[in-house]
Amino acid sequence: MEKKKVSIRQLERYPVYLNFLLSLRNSGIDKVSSKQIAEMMLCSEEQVRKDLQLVSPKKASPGRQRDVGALINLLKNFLGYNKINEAVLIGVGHLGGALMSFKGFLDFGLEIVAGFDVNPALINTTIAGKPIYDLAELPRILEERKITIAILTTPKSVSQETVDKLVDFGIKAIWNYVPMHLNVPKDVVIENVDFAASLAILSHRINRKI
Amino acid sequence: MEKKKVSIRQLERYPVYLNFLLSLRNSGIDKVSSKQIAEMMLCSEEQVRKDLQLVSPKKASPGRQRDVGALINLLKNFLGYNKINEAVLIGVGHLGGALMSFKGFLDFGLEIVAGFDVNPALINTTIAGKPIYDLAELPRILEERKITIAILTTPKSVSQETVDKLVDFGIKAIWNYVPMHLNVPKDVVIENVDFAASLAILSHRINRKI
DNA sequence: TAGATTGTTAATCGATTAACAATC
DNA sequence: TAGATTGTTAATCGATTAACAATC
Repeated sequence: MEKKKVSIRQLERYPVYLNFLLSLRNSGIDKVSSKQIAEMMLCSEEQVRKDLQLVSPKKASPGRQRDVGALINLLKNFLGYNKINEAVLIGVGHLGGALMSFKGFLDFGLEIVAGFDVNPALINTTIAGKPIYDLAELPRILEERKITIAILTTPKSVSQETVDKLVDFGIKAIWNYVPMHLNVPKDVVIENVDFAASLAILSHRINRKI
Repeated sequence: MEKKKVSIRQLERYPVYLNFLLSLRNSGIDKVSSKQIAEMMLCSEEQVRKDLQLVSPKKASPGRQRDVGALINLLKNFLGYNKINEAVLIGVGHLGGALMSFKGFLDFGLEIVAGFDVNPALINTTIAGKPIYDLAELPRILEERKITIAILTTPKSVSQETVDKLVDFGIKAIWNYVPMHLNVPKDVVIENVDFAASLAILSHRINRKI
């Protein structure tokens, strides 16, 4: 009995469920119904149930609310938050520096182990205890630590050439914070953090166009 | 003849189209077919056409490619990038500071005019030429400048109480960078920038689960 | 004109919701 | 048991794709 594949829409909802469940646990609540979750999500109970069924190895008991702690564990496992992946960050500007200082990524299963830049003033300094290296040292460190994930926070003007280098050096996944379209080979995964899209939605909701 | 309403899915695609068109213009290309755009987006030509039709006041001519510059203008207008909205930023930590320094928001029709914090060391300093005020001064400045948009980059622990204050002070739209669920009244729009969701998608694509 | 590309209508596909039996 | 809540199947809804006529 194979599981149905999860869709991107669902995948986007899981972290929201998780946040809500964490806040429930913080308030000392340890049971929750799909109805309660649905109210928070502004969606139907059925959707909540389907989503949760997909990450649960065994069925929940009809009639009984689900256990908050158990759900939290299921979601964390499903989202891979329980095992840490190491990543490098390329481009230690304002945003890059902020991301390096952000401790929350560890909760999401991601650890930035080092930053890379070409600015001599930054090289061999640290941010939040993490070293910043010369970009030239990247291949060596990727090799040593077997890292295949890169966070991209470079200036637009050098982003494509940087991505090309990353691919050459064996990076297989890029989390891209640069607001532009970047080309990668088919076997490399690139996921864009799209501020512009989020802002576009906000603007439209302000203008009641949705 | 009224236009069909735009869906959130479509809305998310428009900034991607725009970026692609801008890069085409940069390369000196001034004509584009829906086929070319579809290839970049990894979607069908028909979808591109439908999307573009929705933002175009008059029909494109069959048989002739669309004009890149004209499309750029249409998209900018549609996304509201041509008129600037003023916003305040609440919580000048690492991320807040990075956002205040980010010049790109002007291209998206958003200008951060001031930051607010409770840390005395920050108050009355500036970041990227923008003043940082005591949070206590927020109502006065919102009133003076008729600002109704706030960017939230506070610590988790104080985020809900901060949001409650913002709502009291008349804020109507919140762009939330804090990774937690926040409650707002129905007449206030809140849009979450969801790093966790983006990261979840990346992880799953890495693991070939999608 | 012929080829390319468009917009429109119809068909398909997938996600969401509704209905309801099952169970604690 | 009765009420609440669940999972499952079927129906609905909306978005995407396919087919094709229209036009430059």
